[in-house]
Amino acid sequence: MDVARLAGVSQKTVSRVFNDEPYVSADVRRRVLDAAEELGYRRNNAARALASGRTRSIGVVTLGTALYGPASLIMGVERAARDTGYALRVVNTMEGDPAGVAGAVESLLDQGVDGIVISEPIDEGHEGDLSARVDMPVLVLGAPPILAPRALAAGTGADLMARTATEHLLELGHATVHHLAGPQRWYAARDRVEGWRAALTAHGRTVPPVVEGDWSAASGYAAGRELARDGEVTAVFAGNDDMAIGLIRALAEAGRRVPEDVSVVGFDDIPLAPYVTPPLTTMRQPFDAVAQEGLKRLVHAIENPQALPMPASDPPVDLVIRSSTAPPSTRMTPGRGRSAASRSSGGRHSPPRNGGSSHHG
Amino acid sequence: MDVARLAGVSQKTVSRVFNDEPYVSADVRRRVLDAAEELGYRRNNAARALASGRTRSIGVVTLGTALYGPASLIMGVERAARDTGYALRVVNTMEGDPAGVAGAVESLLDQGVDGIVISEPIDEGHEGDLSARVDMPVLVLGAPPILAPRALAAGTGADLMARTATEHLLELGHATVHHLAGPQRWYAARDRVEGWRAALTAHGRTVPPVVEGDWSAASGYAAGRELARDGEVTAVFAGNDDMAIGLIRALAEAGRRVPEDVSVVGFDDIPLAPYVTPPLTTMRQPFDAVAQEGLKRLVHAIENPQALPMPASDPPVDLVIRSSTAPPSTRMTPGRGRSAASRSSGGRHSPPRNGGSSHHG
DNA sequence: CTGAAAGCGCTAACAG
DNA sequence: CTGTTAGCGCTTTCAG
Repeated sequence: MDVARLAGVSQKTVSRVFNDEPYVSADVRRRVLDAAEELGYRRNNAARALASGRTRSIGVVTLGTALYGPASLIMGVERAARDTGYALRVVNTMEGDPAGVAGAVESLLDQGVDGIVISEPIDEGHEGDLSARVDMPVLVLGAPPILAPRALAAGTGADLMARTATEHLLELGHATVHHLAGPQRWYAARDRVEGWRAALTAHGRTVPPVVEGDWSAASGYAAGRELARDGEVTAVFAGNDDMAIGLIRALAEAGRRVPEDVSVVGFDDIPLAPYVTPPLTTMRQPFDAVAQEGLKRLVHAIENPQALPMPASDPPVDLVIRSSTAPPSTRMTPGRGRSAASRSSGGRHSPPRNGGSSHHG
Repeated sequence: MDVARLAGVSQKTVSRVFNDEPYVSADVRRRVLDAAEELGYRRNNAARALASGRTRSIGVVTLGTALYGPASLIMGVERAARDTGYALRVVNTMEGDPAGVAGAVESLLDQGVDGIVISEPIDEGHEGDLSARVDMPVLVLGAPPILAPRALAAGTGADLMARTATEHLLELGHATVHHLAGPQRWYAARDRVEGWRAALTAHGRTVPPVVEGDWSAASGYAAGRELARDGEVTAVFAGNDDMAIGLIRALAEAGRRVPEDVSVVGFDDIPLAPYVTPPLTTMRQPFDAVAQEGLKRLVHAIENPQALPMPASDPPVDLVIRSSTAPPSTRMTPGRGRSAASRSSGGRHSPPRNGGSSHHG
């Protein structure tokens, strides 16, 4: 190692300096740093990984989609990774990909990583294939910690959010609430169905059949055409905001006004939600917080193989009330059938605020 | 190497088998593969990288945002990477990050990569800092190929698209077109301003002052409140769809109907564009094609250091006409002042189609 | 077609 | 506080 020679020390000392190990005199440290600077030295990660058996990197499996939810989660993971000192290796699997999540994980294992993040996996029916082969910590975002002995989960709790959304509609006075769900292969979609069903059951309401979309506004639009035909439908909880927006458009075209005739609650709180017509009432998802906490726990598990995993904290439940929900029947009747959360004080058609009032539960 | 022992061959032969090198008898190849299978052997990438000096990975610098455009581009890159055999190492830089793109690149250099992709960089004023230090191929997406001797660019051409959008409005009969631009630190935003200005100048129209937003619907909304006050404004070209949607909302609240009083063209063609009110006329961006072609050229540059870089092809210019644009003045007058592109045949308020008619130029 | 030998640049374990 | 000695698991080079 040339830096060592230039600084007149041993290779090991250089190593110590670069790893911030103790027991290096200030003087030697300076000399080493200067020499490195002069030579434009940069330490070789491959060699480090080879010698130490650790790559200091985390593999990320993403679904190849620009959907707001998954994309936000990934961005959150990338942001959070910067603070952990781990590099990210990203591989991507798509719906319908024959290799699926298992193939993606396999390729991360080939690349060499110290831990794995799987974001919003879908149920492919053969997750078990991997369980035995993955002995490193695995963080599953937005799904149960299937797979692998050292699995962690974060970003669950969609069921509770779905329940809150449904109850908001119930408290407004709707007899029951229909659900426009995401594709049932997604765990995230299933959780929402469960929460919705739980709310209805708990309040003794009839549980209408689930309508299934594919997260897209187009599928929401198609579902909206169906639902518009049924005069009984006065409240719909949609599995995400995009579907809610397509749904609202279809309802409007069918002559059913939102929220006067039908109330709609979305899920995610996309940045556009306050600006569509009408501004959308929706459940805000704490993507950043979920990613950050999840990564913290993953890194802990990587660095403390023996220790117990850190406990997950419950994510906040945040209902943002805007203008797509109202009591049933034509007229808006202030003060009746309202939830504990206060509505935004401006009129229904006042300029959208970024937030809308929210209800932390 | 245990596989070698089990198969009764030398280490080198195993290496040959796994690298698909010629000169291995079918028999030996079989034995090696079987032995590897039995031992669950998986080749160590760190060792490979160390010995060969190549990491077979590409570094990606992203802006930490879930904005549709940048997110789609990244997804496109990830998808394209799967076919190249290169792994992806992603680091993320945020607006306002003091280290900026330079810091992100630096960290990729530390990690060791064979090439770099920088997606939609913003002008930070000190890009030059890196030029000298980066001797590997760099692909810049959505910006000029600044930085580094071996830089490539892809996904440019926004100026031409902006020009087409502006001309669509001019051909509809509008006297001039206002522009709601993205933040001018983004090269992508600047290109659109240029194209817009070029179109106006070429047609001898007055060039109104640029209104600058930050890509968000909120900023579009704010700009819309301003523009609504000016009765001269009959056509606006927005730098992206989110701003266009915020803008339309503000106009509507100010009593200016879209498209009857004001026409609006967006940029990106987000999946929601057909479902907002009114369905948005917009320029579709070919994110996937750009990412794929860019990556192909980058890999070519990595693997053929001496060869000339592959030439970039021009991306298609694709105007999707929906219902947010119309001739000026109240009534819609079919057949007058129209562009060569045919309008979608259904009425203005017919169910949104996924596409809308488009105009390839 | 196959093998032996020599590192790649670092860290780990142990001496000083 | 600092140095020595061995590898980590591959690819490369040169001989068979």
